[in-house]
Amino acid sequence: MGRKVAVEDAELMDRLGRVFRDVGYEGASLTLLAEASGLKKASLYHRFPGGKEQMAREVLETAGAWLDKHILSPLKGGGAPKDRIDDMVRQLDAFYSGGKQACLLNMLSSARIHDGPFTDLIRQTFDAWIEALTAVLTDAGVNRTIARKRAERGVMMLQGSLVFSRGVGTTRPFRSFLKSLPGDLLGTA
Amino acid sequence: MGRKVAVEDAELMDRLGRVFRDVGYEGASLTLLAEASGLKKASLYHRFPGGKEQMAREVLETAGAWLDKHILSPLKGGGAPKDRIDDMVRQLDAFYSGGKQACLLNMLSSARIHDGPFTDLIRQTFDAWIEALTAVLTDAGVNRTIARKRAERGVMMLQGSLVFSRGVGTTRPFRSFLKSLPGDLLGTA
DNA sequence: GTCTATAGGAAGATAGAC
DNA sequence: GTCTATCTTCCTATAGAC
Repeated sequence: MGRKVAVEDAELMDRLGRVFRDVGYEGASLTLLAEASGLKKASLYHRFPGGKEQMAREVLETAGAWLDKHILSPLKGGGAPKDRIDDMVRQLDAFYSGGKQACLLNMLSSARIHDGPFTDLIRQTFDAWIEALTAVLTDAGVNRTIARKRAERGVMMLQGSLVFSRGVGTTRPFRSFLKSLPGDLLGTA
Repeated sequence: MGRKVAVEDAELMDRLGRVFRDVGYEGASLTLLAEASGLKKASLYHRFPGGKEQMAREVLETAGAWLDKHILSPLKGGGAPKDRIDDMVRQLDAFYSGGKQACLLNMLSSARIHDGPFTDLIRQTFDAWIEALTAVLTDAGVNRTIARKRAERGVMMLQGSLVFSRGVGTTRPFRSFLKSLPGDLLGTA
């Protein structure tokens, strides 16, 4: 087992992820990442030989895995569609810290990497999210075409509410969005 | 009158703005800004003694003025509410190049400036936008509380559709959003 | 007003001791 | 695995000629 580890992998990813979410890829300096992680630069390079780019990629992959486990899988799993959606809303609230944390998919999609290695990962994550939401809505009896439209709108509203919340300096828009999301998706608004 | 000017102010702001929209504040290096503007670094400093921060601020102010002139004023002006909204949609399509250009309000809101000088400007721009949209909807006979909710949703969807479009690498979400915006706002969807 | 040249510092990344 | 010290490159910004 790995001994002499100052920070566990999960905790490390979480701390690095916070930096990337706060200031984006270009804004996340090694100094900032080192401070946030509690490790020195050289130690970060020991864990991520590929440097900042690898850190961002692994953070993105970790977030994708989290999304899959805590959001997408529960959406596909059993139970009433309404309950599954309510569960997603609770998880989203926690994941984005009630609207205080921006979304990695937004903050990393402008990374000026030579033909971005993140591009594919970001697109796949969006696609998977849309697909899972579409599935739960068809389970609820919604026509597939309509379901997909509502799923896309939901994901866009999530992104927009986070951008808007950050822009106006309050989490109200995000919280308000989360509240209306189940109704918007199921068409019971 | 100003002679010997290599690039006119309006054109200069446009070119600098494109860089900030593409790669954000931290990603916009002076080298990149110089290449895009057609001026050398030193020339940029002659026009913007405050450096990159001043460039971003003036670009943001210029965009705010454009928004006010081409979007907000027409919204307030005469004519049927539906026509005013349709007009806004056309202007938005042009301003964001059909979804290919990101929004400054999103790309600059994470600028790691000492307690951001952009923060206030961004919030004010969002507020003015919401207010103008709310006004045109009340003109259309919509209850003010409902109008404000729809205005906020519209602005959030705009931001979200741009983020999503960039993420999935196609402008379809943005164009689709623009198409449905008038109906969503007026409640005739 | 624009340029070439360069200063000064912060950035990403590495070497080698412990 | 983590650290201090260092290297190189890029960045922001300035000096001074034209």
